[in-house]
Amino acid sequence: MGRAPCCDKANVKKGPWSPEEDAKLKSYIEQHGTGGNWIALPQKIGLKRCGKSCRLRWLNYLRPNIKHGGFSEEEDNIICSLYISIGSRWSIIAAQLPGRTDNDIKNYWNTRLKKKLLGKQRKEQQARRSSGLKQEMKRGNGNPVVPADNNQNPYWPELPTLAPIPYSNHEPHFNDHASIRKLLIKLGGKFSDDDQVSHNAINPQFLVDVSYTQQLYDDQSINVSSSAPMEETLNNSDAQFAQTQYAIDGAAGLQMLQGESSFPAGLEQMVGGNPPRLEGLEFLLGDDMVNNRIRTNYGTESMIDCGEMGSLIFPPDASNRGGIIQQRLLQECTFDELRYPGQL
DNA sequence: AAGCCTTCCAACCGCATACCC
DNA sequence: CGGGTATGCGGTTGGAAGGCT
Repeated sequence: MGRAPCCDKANVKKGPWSPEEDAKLKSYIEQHGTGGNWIALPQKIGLKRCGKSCRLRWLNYLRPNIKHGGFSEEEDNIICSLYISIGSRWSIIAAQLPGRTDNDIKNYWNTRLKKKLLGKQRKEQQARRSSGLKQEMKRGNGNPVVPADNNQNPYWPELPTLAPIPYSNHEPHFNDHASIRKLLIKLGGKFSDDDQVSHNAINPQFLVDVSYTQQLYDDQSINVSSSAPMEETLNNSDAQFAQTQYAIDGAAGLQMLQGESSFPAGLEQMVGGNPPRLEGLEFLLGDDMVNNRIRTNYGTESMIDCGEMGSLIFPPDASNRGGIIQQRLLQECTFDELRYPGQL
């Protein structure tokens, strides 16, 4: 037995919305709200549309303060960063970009941003082939994927300087990479910046507890931050969820740190068994990473070298490095706050 | 000028989850 | 607690618009 249809398909109009339909829907919702029932709404206002269609039209087009097109460089960076971290969770990504809809961001990623980065990758690959690769091979380094100068920051890609955006105080700020990192932390990662004492060599390590991350995905109401200090929170989360811990190292490379068990489902999903996590990222990660450079602790490789990806997402720029970690520690918010900014 | 191709985006579809009774 | 229904989300599609030959 199949699922009951959400509406009478025969009496429902499909396709583009007319200005009259838009006006009807908009004026009704502005006056009465949705009434908490999208299914009944089109009947109330005499629209021959599916409730789902009305909802989508309102959310993606008619809702006030919607921005269309004109994505800034900074929004690009945010989208890329979050995509690398959490994948195609467009609604969460959209929640960090005021005025943007998930549909808009999804379209933008699929049609432009992906290609933009692909072009960038090709340029870098060409440049590397012509210079860096030769040098690496001469030195007898069997792994020329990471550029030699990348040891400046082996655990996290260099961060670009981001121009400040005039967001209001009521909106979450993701106008710098400290904030982005914070979001990544909230989504299940953590930084261990042992050499923070050196102002010239902030060297954060992004550790992802895969099982914890998965838990977040499974239970999005989880409050990661609470009122406890971040380290304590993270330690608690370690105790609670961690069976195995991985480090996103270099430019988001993935490295198993500890763990005795077999290849966990979480990592499998992240690195290979879960196509949505890496599918479509070949252009960022390189086929090497996606296909070849994965080993488990029982003989196969678990380190994924993502140096290339990092240099794509975060082009080298050493100017905004100080204070990043401190900023991160000062900022706290919950997963739900990230997802529903200003609504909690 | 016409036909073909590519790009872009609005809208649809189906699944998963939340919610209600 | 379980079943039915509504909602939200992400993947996919279809067609309009613009570019190219």
